Amino acid sequence: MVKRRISLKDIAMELGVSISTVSRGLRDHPDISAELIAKIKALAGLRNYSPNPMAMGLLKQRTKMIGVIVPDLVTHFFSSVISGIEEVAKEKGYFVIVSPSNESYLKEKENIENLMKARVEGFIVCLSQQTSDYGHFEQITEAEIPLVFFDRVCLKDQVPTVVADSLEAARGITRHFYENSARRIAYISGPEHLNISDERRLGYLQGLSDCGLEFYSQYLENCDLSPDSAAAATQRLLALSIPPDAIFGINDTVVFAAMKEIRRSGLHVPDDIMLVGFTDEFHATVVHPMLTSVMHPTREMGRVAAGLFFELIENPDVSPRSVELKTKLVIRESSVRVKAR
Amino acid sequence: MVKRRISLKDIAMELGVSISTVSRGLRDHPDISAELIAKIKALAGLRNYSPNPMAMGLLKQRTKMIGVIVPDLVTHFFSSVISGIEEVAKEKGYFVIVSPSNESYLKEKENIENLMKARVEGFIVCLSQQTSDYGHFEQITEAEIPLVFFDRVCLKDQVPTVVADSLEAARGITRHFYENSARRIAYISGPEHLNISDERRLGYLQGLSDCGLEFYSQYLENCDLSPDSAAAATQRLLALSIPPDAIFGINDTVVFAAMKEIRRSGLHVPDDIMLVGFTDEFHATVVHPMLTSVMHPTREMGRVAAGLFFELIENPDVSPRSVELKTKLVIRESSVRVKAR
DNA sequence: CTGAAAGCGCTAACAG
DNA sequence: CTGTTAGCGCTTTCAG
Repeated sequence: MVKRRISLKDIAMELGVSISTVSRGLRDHPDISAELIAKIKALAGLRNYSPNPMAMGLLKQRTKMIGVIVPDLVTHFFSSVISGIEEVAKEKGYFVIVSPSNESYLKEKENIENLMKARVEGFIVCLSQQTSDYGHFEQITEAEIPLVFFDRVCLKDQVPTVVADSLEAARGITRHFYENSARRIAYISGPEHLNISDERRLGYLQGLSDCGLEFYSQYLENCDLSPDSAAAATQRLLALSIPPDAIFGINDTVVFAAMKEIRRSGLHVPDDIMLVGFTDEFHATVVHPMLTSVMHPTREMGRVAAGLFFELIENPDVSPRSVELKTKLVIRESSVRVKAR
Repeated sequence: MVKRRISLKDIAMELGVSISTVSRGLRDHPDISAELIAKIKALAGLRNYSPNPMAMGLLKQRTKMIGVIVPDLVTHFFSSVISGIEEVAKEKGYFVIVSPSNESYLKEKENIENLMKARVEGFIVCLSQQTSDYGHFEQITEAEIPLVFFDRVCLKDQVPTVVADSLEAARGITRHFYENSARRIAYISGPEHLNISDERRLGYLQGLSDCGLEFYSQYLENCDLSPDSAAAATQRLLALSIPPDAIFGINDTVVFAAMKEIRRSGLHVPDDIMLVGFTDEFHATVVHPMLTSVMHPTREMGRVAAGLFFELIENPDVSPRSVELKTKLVIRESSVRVKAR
C-alpha cells in the first residue's frame, strides 16, 4: 500500500491549531502571526507536505492537465512538438497527457472522450489522417473547453491554430528544383482533406507556374502517409514513360520511403532524380545523400501551440488567433547535382 | 469558463431521488429497483454523465496516473517504449504522464518531485545518463510507491526491471564481425555507470575472446551518447595508426554519428569499416548502406514495463522481478562485404 | 428499497 | 489573530 501522504490535518494536529490556520499560514495570510507562520512552514517542510491536487482540483474544478492528441508518438515531428508543449506546460505548472490516435479517426474520438472524462482542462490536437468529420471537435468548443490545433488543422474560424507556411515551402521547393535544372517535377501528396496536403499542393502548382512549367497530373501523386503507400506512389512515378527528374513529398515518412524506392530501382539521387523532403535536421543528415529539406521549427510549434492554449485558458472569450511559422529550405546533397560522385 | 459538468446531484435532483440512490443505481446495486436503475441510467446517458475523477481520487486515494521519466522524447527508442506503456495503461484505465529528463540528473529528480506532488500512483523510469546517485529512487521505494525501471536500470534487488539482453547482443555482434572477417573490432560505449554500457562492454570482451581475438584498449571508446561526442570518439578511432575495420556503438545516436563521420573521412561502409548498431527497423533501413543492427523489441519493452508496474500496483509486496528481453541481430548491408558496389 | 450523514483534503466565508 | 462551517463530487456505513 502506498502510504497516505501528509495532510493539513496532520500538521494542524501536531501543532495544536486548526486546519484553516495551517492552510492560511502556508499561504502567508496576513491574519496569521509571523511566528506561527514560521512554525507552520517549518513543520510542513519537515514533513514534506504538498497540497493534494485532487482536493484542490475538486475545489477549484481545475486539473492542471492538458490533453494532447497526436497521430503518433514515434515520428520525430510529433515527439518534438510534444517536447515544446511540455516545456511551456511545465513553466505553467501543467501536466501533459499524450494520447496517440494512430492516425485513426475512431481512436482520436475515443481518446478525446477519455480525456474529457479525466477532466483535462483542454486539448492540443493534430488531426489524425482519417479525420474528415469534425463533430467531436465542435462538441469541445461548444462545451467551451479550450482547444488548439497544430499542423493538421480544421475549423480555423473557431479554433486557434499553429501551422507551417506549407504553401510557400512547397513553392520554394519547386523553384529550387527548377533552378537546379529539374523540369519534370513530381509531388507526392497526402489525403486530400488535410490542410497540409492542400496547401503544399497549391504551393507546388504555384511553383510550377512561377517557373513557367506546365502541370502534368501524372506527376501529382497521392498516398496515405504510410511508408508502403508512399513507396507505391513512388513506383507509379518511376514507372511513367517519362518519369520525373525531381520528387518532393509531403513529409518525412513519404520522403524516406521514396528514397528507398528510388535506390531499389537502381536509380541515383540526385543524378537521376532529385529529392527534397519535409524533415528534421537529424534524419535529413543521417541519410545518404543528405537530404535537402524543409526544416520545421517543431519545438517552436509546440511552444506556440501551448502559448495559444494558455491564452485560451486565461481568456476564453478572445477570438481565435492563427499563427503561421516560417520554415526554411536547407539545401543539402539530394537536390544538387555535382560532377564527381 | 468551462461549464461545470453534470454531477450525481444534478441527476438526483432531476429524478427527485437522493444522491446515494443515483450512485447505487449507476453501479447496479441490488437494493435499487430495476425500473429505477433503468431511469437513472437513461438520464445519466442522456446528460452524458461521467464520474468526476478528482472526487473519486480524493475518496479512493488513487489518481490512475503513471509517471514516466525518459531521457528524452524524440529518440525513437523511447517514444516507442512509451507507446507500449500507453497501450497497457489504456487497457487498465490509467493515464500516462511523460516527463523527459533531457539526460539530466537534476531534471530527473525535479520531474519525480513534481509527479509525486501530482500524486501519480507510481513511476516507470529509464535513468538519465547523468544519474549515478540513486537516492531519489530509494525514497520512492521507501514510500512504497510502485517503481519500475527499463533499459537503464539500478537498484535491481529492490526494483523490477526490464532490459534487453545487452551482453548477448554485444557478443553476437562481435562474433558476427569476426565471421565476416573483421579482425580489428572497436566498440563505442557510453557512460560507465550505466548498466547498458557495462553489459555491452562485457559482451564485447566475451565476443572477442570467443573468437580468439585480443583486446586492444584503444578499440574501446567512450562517449556521452550525444552525436558530437560519438563523432569525436569515431574520429579518435579513425585516427589510430591501425584503425579498426569494424565498429559498433551502444545505441542509435552513436551509430548514426559514427556512420556520418566515417563517410566524412572518405571511407566506405562496409568495405573499409563495417558498422553495426543498436537501432530500430525504420532508421536502420533508411540509411545507406542499410544498417545491420540489434533490434530491440521496444514496444514490447514498454508493455512489459507496464505489466510489471501493474503487478506492483496489485500486489505491492511481491519481490521484484526482472525481465530480460531477447534482441535480434538483423543483418543488412553495413556489415557484409560484397564485390560489386 | 431509499435517504441521511460522514469523510477524502482543501479553501473561503463567516464568526468570534 | 484563530476556529468553525460549508461545500467541491463521490462512496459507504448506518438508519429507516
